[in-house]
Amino acid sequence: MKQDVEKKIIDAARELFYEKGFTGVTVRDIANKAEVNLALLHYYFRTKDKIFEIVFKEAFALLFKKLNKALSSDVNLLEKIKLIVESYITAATKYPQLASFIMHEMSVNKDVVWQIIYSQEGKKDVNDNYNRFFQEIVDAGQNGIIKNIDPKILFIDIMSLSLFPFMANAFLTGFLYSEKKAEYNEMIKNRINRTCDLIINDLKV
Amino acid sequence: MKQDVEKKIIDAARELFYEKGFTGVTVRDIANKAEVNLALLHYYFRTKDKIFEIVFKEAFALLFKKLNKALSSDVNLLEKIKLIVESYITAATKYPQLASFIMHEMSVNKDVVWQIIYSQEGKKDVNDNYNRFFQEIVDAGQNGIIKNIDPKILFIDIMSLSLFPFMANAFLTGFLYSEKKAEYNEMIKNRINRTCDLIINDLKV
DNA sequence: GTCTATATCCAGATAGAC
DNA sequence: GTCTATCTGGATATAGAC
Repeated sequence: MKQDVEKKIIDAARELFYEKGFTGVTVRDIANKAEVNLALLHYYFRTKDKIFEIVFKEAFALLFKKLNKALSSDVNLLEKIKLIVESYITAATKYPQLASFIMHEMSVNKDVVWQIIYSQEGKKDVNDNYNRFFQEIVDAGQNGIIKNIDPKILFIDIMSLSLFPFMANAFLTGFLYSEKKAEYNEMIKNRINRTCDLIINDLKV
Repeated sequence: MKQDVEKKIIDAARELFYEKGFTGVTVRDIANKAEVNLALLHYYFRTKDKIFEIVFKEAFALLFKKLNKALSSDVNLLEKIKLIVESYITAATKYPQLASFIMHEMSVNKDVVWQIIYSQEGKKDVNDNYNRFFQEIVDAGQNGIIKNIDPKILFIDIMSLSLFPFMANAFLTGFLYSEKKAEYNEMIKNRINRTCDLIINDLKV
């Protein structure tokens, strides 16, 4: 089936791009991994850039779609923070190289990547959700529900604690957890709780 | 001077490799940026791999040499934690793409990079320093000086909060701080204090 | 040491038979 | 749609004159 071949190609491309980045992968690599003829790959997607665009768009959505839902959900502030942490870490657990891929391509491939991001709709909604969440934090601070804190700092702390352990996978499994992959996995499994504890403990007045 | 040309080449290579990664850079790029003839570059360093090896070794030392000094310094535990945070963040402030570069190459270029790392001496010393620090944390926990905590988790939290804001530079300046570069720099300037607060506050019994 | 010229290989992409 | 064969450009690397 046509759908079948297209899927095989994108699946292979996703895996390779996540692992090695755009410049680290050749279309021949993709064709081989997908077990598809090289010319056929070009027949379906025309250029390497097109394939990358599809993979990157999808990756971006994977990491931020659930986040957006968490941001706009109708629960109290601390619950919302938990949802945000959860959205990052479940996405990263499912696709361990997702965060590195996005961050790396965003800084290496700036022009291409921003064009892709801008071509996405719903950007305004996302911003609205961010701003509402940030306002909630400021309000909660002024009402003495949590301590006063710059919402952007809080957001960076959350992202840092959630995503870094995945982005540093090679480093951590090479040093801290060398020969101890199971212990690394255990750490990852507990990462949602650990992150929430740290963040929420810090917010106490 | 000979030294001069070598330095020009390595300086150019460092800048380009940090920015685009090994596969994103050509030797022509390096030669152009260094304003050196392409053949001359090969005369001095023979291969692209050799140049990369020099740059990566240096990068690794930049990020972890000061850390090692912090780990082995003779101050109390909380002071030591501050030194560690400081060592990461000052290194990253000086070379904003250092952490991304190392993490990315470690996961993309595993074989090459690990060979480079293993070829470094002093690996045993580093491990000893880690282990001593970890033991200190366990002891302090049992003595009720800080709360009981898995030292590896603590270490990951420290690295996460210290290095992620740099690794996500493109993302953060694109979204949270778009059109607000000064505010991003301000956040970075306060990052040592913020990280220490979060970490040390969490360690209270 | 420094250059020009070039060998060799591999990348992305397409032509054209089936 | 799928394949083989091939074009074209760009990459790493070297030969050899100066």
